[in-house]
Amino acid sequence: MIDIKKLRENFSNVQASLKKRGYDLNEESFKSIDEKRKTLQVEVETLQSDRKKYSSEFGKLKAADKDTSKLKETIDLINTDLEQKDLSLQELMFSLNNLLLDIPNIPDESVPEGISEEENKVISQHGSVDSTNKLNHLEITKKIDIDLAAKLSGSRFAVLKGDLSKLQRSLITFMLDTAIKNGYEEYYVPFMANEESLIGTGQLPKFEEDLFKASDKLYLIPTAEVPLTNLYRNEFINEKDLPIKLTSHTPCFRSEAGSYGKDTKGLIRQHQFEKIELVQITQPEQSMKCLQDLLANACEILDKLELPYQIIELCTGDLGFSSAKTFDIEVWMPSQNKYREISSCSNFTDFQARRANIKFKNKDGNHYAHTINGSGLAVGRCLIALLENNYNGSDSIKVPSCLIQYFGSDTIKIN
RNA sequence: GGAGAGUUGGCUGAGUGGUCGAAAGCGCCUCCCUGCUAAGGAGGUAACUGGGCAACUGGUUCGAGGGUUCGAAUCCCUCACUCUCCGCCA
Repeated sequence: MIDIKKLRENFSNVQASLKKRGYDLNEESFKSIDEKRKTLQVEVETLQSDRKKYSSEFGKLKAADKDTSKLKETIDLINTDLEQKDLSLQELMFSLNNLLLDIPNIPDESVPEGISEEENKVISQHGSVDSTNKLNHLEITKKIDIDLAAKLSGSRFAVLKGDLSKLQRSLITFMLDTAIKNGYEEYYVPFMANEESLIGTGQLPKFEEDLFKASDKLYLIPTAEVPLTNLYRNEFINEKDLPIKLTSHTPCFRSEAGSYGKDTKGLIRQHQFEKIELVQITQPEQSMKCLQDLLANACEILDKLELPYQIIELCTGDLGFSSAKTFDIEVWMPSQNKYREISSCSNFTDFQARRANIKFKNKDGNHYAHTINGSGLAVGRCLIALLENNYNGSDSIKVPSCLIQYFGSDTIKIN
């Protein structure tokens, strides 16, 4: 949620910033609602103040056993007026709040301008790509079984067998251990979250169709960002405890509404996938530095896995709803002859903190914290990348040295 | 599923329908004291938000939402959550 004060004081600046990411903020609708709010709020609060005053006088009269009928008439009049005005005010506040919840975060000044992903900027490339292997992961191994998964659940699910399942488990443990080594505290969290949590991190109310709803009150988490960030919802953090660094491995559930026909083959886009998430909570002045830190933590995984990748910076038009600045990490997929997203690292500034009410305390008072998160990494896509990049062309996959201690062998027989 | 207890500030925890935004303690901040530390003394310290250039001055909030009342942390109703005991269960 963006700061309403910024809108009041600096409307055109905010409007211009949001324009860069393709969001049209209507000046008329905001200003007229807020003007009405101001008038009405002053009236309501004056009435409340009067009522308070008269009620306490009423008490005094009563105590002195004097006549209260005249005073009661006055108060009754106030109450009638108040009831009606208060109702209108509440309606106004509600629509104002909905308006705010709908507005995306303001992009950071440093974010390159652009209207679509075409204009994202490649920051750096690492490792050397090799496209001699043209087979995709499903063609390489039968140990990823889409048909079996379809029998169990439908499309966009997968069953992993034997060594592949074990390889995934190895990747998960390796990633978690790396995160812990880098100072993140590991959490095991619920895989379902309530509405408040999802509003806190920005998935609701706008993106409900992307989520699986498990019951009246619970949704399956689309990322561990939701439970991890919401650990601190409505909390005051002591400044000396910052930055807070959290990690968790969870399955992630996404409805993939609106992506029909996209990435229909194989593991790349699933309703359920494993992910290790990295979250940092920090002071505003530190958040850009922390984003770099978190990005480096995510890249370290790919470096150690010896997979070729590139870092790109998203342009304004491609930023996610809650993000002020985002770097995507893309790993090389030989069968597609291109890089594919495997992590998205974002600084949400105070956008989530404002929604989730995450604050820190220092000498100067209370302040909204900044939140940063990113995958470290998406396990399913990482698995594909390993298969496709490390395939020997006949019957096995090379296991990178960092995984051997977890996997127990330096090669995987693929069939 | 059955029975009971609870939800109050950063934390613990009192609370009489009006003098309660709320005792007390802890924590935190400032100052004093002693070489440092510990201990001790004095004072301060809820959040959110409106109006105002400002000094300042209003309002809301005691789990949530309703109700009773001139007036609700306090009385009534509904809901959520937490805990304890019983039953069932990985």
